[in-house]
This record gives sequence, C-alpha cells and structure tokens, in this order.
Amino acid sequence: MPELPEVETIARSLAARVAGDTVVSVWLGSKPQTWKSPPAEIARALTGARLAAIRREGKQIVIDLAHGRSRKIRQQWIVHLGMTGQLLVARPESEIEKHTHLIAHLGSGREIRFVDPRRFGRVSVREFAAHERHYEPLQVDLDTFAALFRKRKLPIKAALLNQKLLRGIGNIYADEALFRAGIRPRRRAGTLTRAELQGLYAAMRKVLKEAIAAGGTSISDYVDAEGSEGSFQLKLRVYQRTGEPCMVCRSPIKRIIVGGRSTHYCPQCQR
DNA sequence: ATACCGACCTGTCAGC
DNA sequence: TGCTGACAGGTCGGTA
Repeated sequence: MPELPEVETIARSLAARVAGDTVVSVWLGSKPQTWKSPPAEIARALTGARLAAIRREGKQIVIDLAHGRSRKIRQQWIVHLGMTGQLLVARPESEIEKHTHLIAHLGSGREIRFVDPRRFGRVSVREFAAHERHYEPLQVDLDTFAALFRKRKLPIKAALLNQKLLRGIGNIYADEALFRAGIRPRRRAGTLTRAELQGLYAAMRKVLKEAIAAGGTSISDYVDAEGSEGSFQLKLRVYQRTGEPCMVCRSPIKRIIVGGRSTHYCPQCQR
C-alpha cells in the first residue's frame, strides 16, 4: 500500500491527533513476524512513553519516545506498513478489526492501532538516531540524483524502487514519474541522458508533491490515521490503466513486468 | 558489487 | 456454489 505520499499523510494525521500524548499500556498480538525487535523490548519502550514527535522517513513512520522527567529522547518507535498496514487512531469502544497486531492505550483515552492483513509490515524500536543514511526524493539535489544511476545496468524503474538509492518511491509513483518524464521503464538506468535525468527528477518531485496534497492514493486498503481515504487515484495517468487510452495520445496503456513488479506505460509517449 | 527471483502473507476477483 | 489462478501500495535473502 503505502509509498512516500501515503506514509507522509499518515505521519501528519497521527501527529495532529496524538503528538504529546502518553502511552499508558500496550497490547501486542501473537504473530511473531510482525516484530523486528523483541516484543518485550517494544512493550518496555512504549509503556509510559510520551509521543514527542511523529514523522516519516522513507516509507516508515518514526515516533520519538520521551521517558521520565528529563524528557530526553532516547528511543524511537518505528513502523513500516508493508503492503496493507494501517496505523489508526481509534476510540476504545470501536470494534477491533481482524488482523489488529498492536494497540497502544493513550493517556487521552484514545488508542493507536496497527492493523495489517498481509503481515508484510514491521514494528520495532531503536536507539535514537538523528541521521539517516539514504536520500529522500524531495530533498536530494539534481546532481546527487543523477549520480545514483551512473553506470547502472538495471532498468530505471527497478532503480527507482531500490530503497538503498532513494527512500520512498514505490510501484505507483515509479510508473507515474516515468510516464510524466516520457521514459520507458526498461531503459537501463546508466543510459539516461542528462536531459532525461533532469526531466525525471522534476517529474518525480511534482508527482510526489501532488500526491501528498491529495492525501495519497487509495486503491483498496490505504487510509490515514483518521480512516480517511486519499484522492490521488483519480489523478493516475498510467498505473493500473492497462488497455485504457493514454491521456495524451490515446494509445492503449501497456502492462509488463519490470523488477518483478507490474509496470504500466504508454508505448507512444515513453521512449 | 550488481542484478534477478522466489518467498513471505491474506484477500479479492474473474473464469470455469 | 465452489474451486483455481492471478494479482495487490514491499522487502529480504539466496544465487549467479
């Protein structure tokens, strides 16, 4: 489900509702795959902690945890939503959905719930880390962006999906950015010209910003922390439009597999 | 080092 | 009404 715009939307809506709140107690479900840190450690870190700040890094939600009177941030709660994960702010009386794996009971009386049917999501805690290692698509400069692809033989789409290069682009926005830039997904990354890289950089930034403004893309599961859907699915130009006419030239949109993922493009507009 | 592929999960939908 | 197969926002580890 969630790529950069969706995770950004969730982080903002969580921050608006529960930043400054305190975790009174926590319930953890029994599916071991969910926990990337030992569950006892997660429970210990969360219980009694104040949620000092909530933000997005790549595709994960990062919550600063403050303990005790010093209010010093020593640990962070990390949630990666995988394909179908949701972080929801709920009232205690609301029904507990199937596939709920964590409930944090807050001092305000509300709850944060982690729901994830496919269980590709991961929950962990880590010691406070101020610096990230990889590049954010909306912060990286053009020269650094261009250098990421130099000499690489893999398809440009696979490179955009590689989180070690750029953090946050997923299947939807890779396809949409490549369409807007007029570049075929299978083009070897290292063969893009300077002009094409510049176009891709601009297209990527534009589509991500527009998607954040729209509250993300809701196809089946995705909702923000308040349960609201995004609207960017109405603005998609190629993703999941196989066979439909291109909005620019009316050629049918093609679907192929690149990097093991469904890939949608216009054979006329993308070269 | 780089690139590719199957595995990890549940749910939904189309076709028979 | 089942049943089967394809597909779905992501990442990881093994292999060549």
